[in-house]
Amino acid sequence: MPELPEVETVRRGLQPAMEGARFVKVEANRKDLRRPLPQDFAHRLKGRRVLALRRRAKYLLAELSGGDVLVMHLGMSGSFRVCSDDGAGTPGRFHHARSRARAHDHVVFHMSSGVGITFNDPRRFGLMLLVPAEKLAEHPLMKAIGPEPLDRSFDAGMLARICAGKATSLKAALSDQKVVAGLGNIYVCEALHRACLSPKRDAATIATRSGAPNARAVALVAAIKTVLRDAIAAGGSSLRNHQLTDGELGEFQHRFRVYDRAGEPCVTTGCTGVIKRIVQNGRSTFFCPKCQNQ
DNA sequence: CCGCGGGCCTGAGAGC
DNA sequence: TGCTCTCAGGCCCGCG
Repeated sequence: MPELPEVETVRRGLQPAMEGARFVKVEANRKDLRRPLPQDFAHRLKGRRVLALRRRAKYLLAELSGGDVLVMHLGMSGSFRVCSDDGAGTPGRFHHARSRARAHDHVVFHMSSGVGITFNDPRRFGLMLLVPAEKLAEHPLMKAIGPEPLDRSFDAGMLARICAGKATSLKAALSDQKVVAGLGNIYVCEALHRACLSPKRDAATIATRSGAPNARAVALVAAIKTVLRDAIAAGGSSLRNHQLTDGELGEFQHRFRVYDRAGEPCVTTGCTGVIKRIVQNGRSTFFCPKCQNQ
């Protein structure tokens, strides 16, 4: 369950269970995720305290006592589930109190807060790694990531500057984590629709020749921020009944305006268009050819 | 720098 | 019922 709003929703679900708690026991059932789990993964986590649980782009970052950061990514199909263990965090009692294991439960954290946190990932595109805190910013996975779209500093000027001179479509540019962090196929489509911009438009055309933002850049940044905020407020999107950390479902999928709505009427007021699906860069793009004409 | 194709994996849904 | 096919919210690599 992958894009920024879903990862942020997961972060908020895990935060009360993880922050301030120690890893009492860690089960690494399956180590071959997108990359192999670090050597001695369970052993290296045991006894460490989670000082803070943050998010950067689609990565969850658990800052640990002892100076390392546990980096976690959900890939396409990863999810976390929080269950009460035995209420006391007593190692010997986990066996009796644990919730029933499911297929693809690859990693389980037993926390001193008395909860079990299970990472489930059928496709194994997710990853977990340990990075020294002082090396996190320069880590290859983090280094090139673009600005956080919900930061105040992310504005039309910044996006225009980044897109100026790019010889690619708006759809491809916004999907690129180096341009802006955390957007994926759904929210790129949704943001472009809200901004009335065609996904096929050249990315560079949201900037003037000098790299200054134009009205399209202003509309696009506003649409990105709005759709992400609304989605987070709704608990993210739950496709294929993907569950949140508490087993509940996010609600934002009911408010998609274009994603997976090919053939349906455009919901823009006064627009009589029909949502179309095309393929860009090997991925589905959903848009309204009629009102996304800017 | 860019697009493209392929790959990594499993599961759900459609169509026959 | 089962088979085959396509598609899926991410990301990475190599090629031209």
